[in-house]
Amino acid sequence: MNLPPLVQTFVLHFGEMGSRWGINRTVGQIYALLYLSKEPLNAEDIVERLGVSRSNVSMGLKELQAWNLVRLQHKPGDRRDYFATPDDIWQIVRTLVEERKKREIDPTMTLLREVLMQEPASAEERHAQERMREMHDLFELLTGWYADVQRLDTERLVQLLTLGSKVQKVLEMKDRLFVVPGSRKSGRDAPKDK
Amino acid sequence: MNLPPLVQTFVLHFGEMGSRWGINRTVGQIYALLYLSKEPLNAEDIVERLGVSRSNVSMGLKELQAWNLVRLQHKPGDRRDYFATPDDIWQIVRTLVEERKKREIDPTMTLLREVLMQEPASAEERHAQERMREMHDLFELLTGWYADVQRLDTERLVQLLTLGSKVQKVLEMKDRLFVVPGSRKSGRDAPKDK
DNA sequence: CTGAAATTTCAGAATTTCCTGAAATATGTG
DNA sequence: CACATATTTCAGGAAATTCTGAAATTTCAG
Repeated sequence: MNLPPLVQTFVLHFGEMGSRWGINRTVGQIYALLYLSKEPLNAEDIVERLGVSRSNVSMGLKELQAWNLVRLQHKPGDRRDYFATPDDIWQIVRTLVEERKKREIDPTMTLLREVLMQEPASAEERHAQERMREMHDLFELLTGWYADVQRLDTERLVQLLTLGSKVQKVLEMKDRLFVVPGSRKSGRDAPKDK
Repeated sequence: MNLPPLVQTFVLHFGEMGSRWGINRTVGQIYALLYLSKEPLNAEDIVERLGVSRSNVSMGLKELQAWNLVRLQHKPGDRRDYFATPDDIWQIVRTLVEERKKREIDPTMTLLREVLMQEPASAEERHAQERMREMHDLFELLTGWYADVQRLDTERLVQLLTLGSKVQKVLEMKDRLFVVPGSRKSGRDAPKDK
């Protein structure tokens, strides 16, 4: 591995972190390297710096492209592919969350819906279904929140995050000012029944 | 594997999902099984239902305990350990997030702080440090938000999530009502300089 | 204290995942 | 089209992880 010490520390760490996230070490390292790099890198650059095989880099880059996590660029008079991460780190986060949702949450929701349609054949199954219903509803709440928040531009998102639970205070104030007894609570529209 | 079909579907799915999360298949299956089970189960119950070895179950349960994801119970006149998940699914989510933060985010923040203390030896390292600073600040924002939100009781948390980005509307309203030109924006206190 | 039941440990087998080098394929230039 | 360069594919070896059975340890009732 042929990197400035400071960069190497970070790259090694993200290689290890990758493992915990079900992403392999090399892919984590490639991404860390691209993230820190000022200039886009071509595959051969990555080979030299990480000291892994050309084919390994090729597979890693393919995986990162499948995740929409890298931009591909070209330099005039050079037909090699150059890779870079988005300049905006928030864009990276958005993509990561989006892709993980697509691969993990969505299929799980599909499965939960299917299983919840079935007729329980025993008390045991009935209880299991109740538990799955709880999980389904929780995921629905979280993905609904996510869909909402995801649409905000970054500036407003940061505002919201900075505020944290202080939002609560604002809501209480609003309630005290505007809610008349017996009125409905405000909130996102309830999801339509299927 | 000896389970009602409905339960088996779910257990198998979470076994696979486990792999994607750096958790091994058996651990995922054990947790799914406990989550759906009305009664706490002992190790032998789990062996019978999942059809894996006793020692594998023992290791899996140990791992789940290390994650604080299972409660251990005893029945009178029976010295075997019985395991269950929390009844409240929100408690499960809170624990999961807390533990992942502890294992993944916290060490990463430590590393970032260390690396950011060092003197860059080149333009390349200087740029790398800037990128690490961006990541550091982003994680700080997210963990700050998380620390805030985590303290809310579940009812208020659900309120907040249900509201989604509509919060934004409330904030705008608040600003229109109360902010006088030149006043500071409200928000969480800025982190102290170290 | 003894012995039976429950649990844990752990070495090595089984499985899965990762990585490489060689070959195949693709791309674009002259 | 031919050639050089770039990239991808893929079989099989390397490495890591998961899982098991046997042995060791712990626990507790009598």
